[in-house]
Amino acid sequence: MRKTSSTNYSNAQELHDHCEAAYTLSLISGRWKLTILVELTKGNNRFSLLKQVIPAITERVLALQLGQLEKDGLIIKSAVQGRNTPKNTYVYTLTEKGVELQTVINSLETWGKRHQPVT
Amino acid sequence: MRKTSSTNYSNAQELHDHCEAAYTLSLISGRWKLTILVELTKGNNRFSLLKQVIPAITERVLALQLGQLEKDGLIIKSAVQGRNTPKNTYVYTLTEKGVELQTVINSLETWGKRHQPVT
DNA sequence: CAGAATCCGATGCGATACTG
DNA sequence: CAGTATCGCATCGGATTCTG
Repeated sequence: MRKTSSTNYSNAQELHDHCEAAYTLSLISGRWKLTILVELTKGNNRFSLLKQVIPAITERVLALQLGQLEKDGLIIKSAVQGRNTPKNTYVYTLTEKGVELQTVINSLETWGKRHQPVT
Repeated sequence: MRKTSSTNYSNAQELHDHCEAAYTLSLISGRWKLTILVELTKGNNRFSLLKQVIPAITERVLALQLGQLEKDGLIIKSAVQGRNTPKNTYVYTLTEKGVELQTVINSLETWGKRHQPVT
C-alpha cells in the first residue's frame, strides 16, 4: 500500500522515468539483492538453499526481496513437480533481464576492487 | 551517530567488506547522488547551481548527499577566492574515483535503456 | 518446504524556518 | 551563498511467532 501522493514517492517516480541509471539502480537496491542474484547464478536456486548460503538473512526479508526481484522481472519462480513428494517446492531462475544484469554487477565489482579502502 | 551495535548495521558492514559490488552500490545509493554526479560532470559545480538544475531537491538533502559523496572520496569541496567578494563560495569537483564511476553509471544506464518498461 | 503475520527500531527523505 | 535545526512521515530491515 503506497502513498502515491507523497512527494517522496513522486520524486522517486519521476527520477526513474527519465533517468535510466536511477531506474536500474532502484531494482538492485536492497540489502541482499546482489547477493541473491549472485547465488542464483551459482545454482543455489531454492528458498532453503538461499537461506543456507546467506545465513544472515531472515526468512521474511528473503521472501520480500525475492518477491521484488520477481515483480521487477529479474527472476522467475516456478513450482517443482516432485513425483512422490509433490510438496511446495519452487525454483527461482534468472530471466534474460536478470542475466544481463551481470554486466552491471561486474562493473560495480571492478570499481570496488580498485577503490575500496583496505580495511 | 550510528548504532554500531545493531544487526542492521553490522550486516551492512560485513556485506561491504567482502562484496565489492555491494560496497560500490552503497556509495551511489541515495536518491539524488547519481543526478548530482552527472550534473557535476556537466560543470554545475556549485551549491546554488545544483539547486537550480535539480529543483526537486531540498537544501537539506543536497547538503546531506554532497557531504556523503565527499566523505566517500568521490568529490572534493574547495573554497573559491573571490577578489572583492570573498564570501562563502565553494566548488565541488569530481575526484579520480568519482570520474571512474562514470563507467559504472554508463552500464546502469545501458541496462536501463534496454530493459526499462515503456511508460 | 516456503512462507505470512505482527511488531519495532533505524534510516531516508521532504517541509519549513533560521543563520554566518 | 551555502548551508544548519527541527520536525514528521514513510520505508527498510531484523526478531519472533505461526501456518498451509
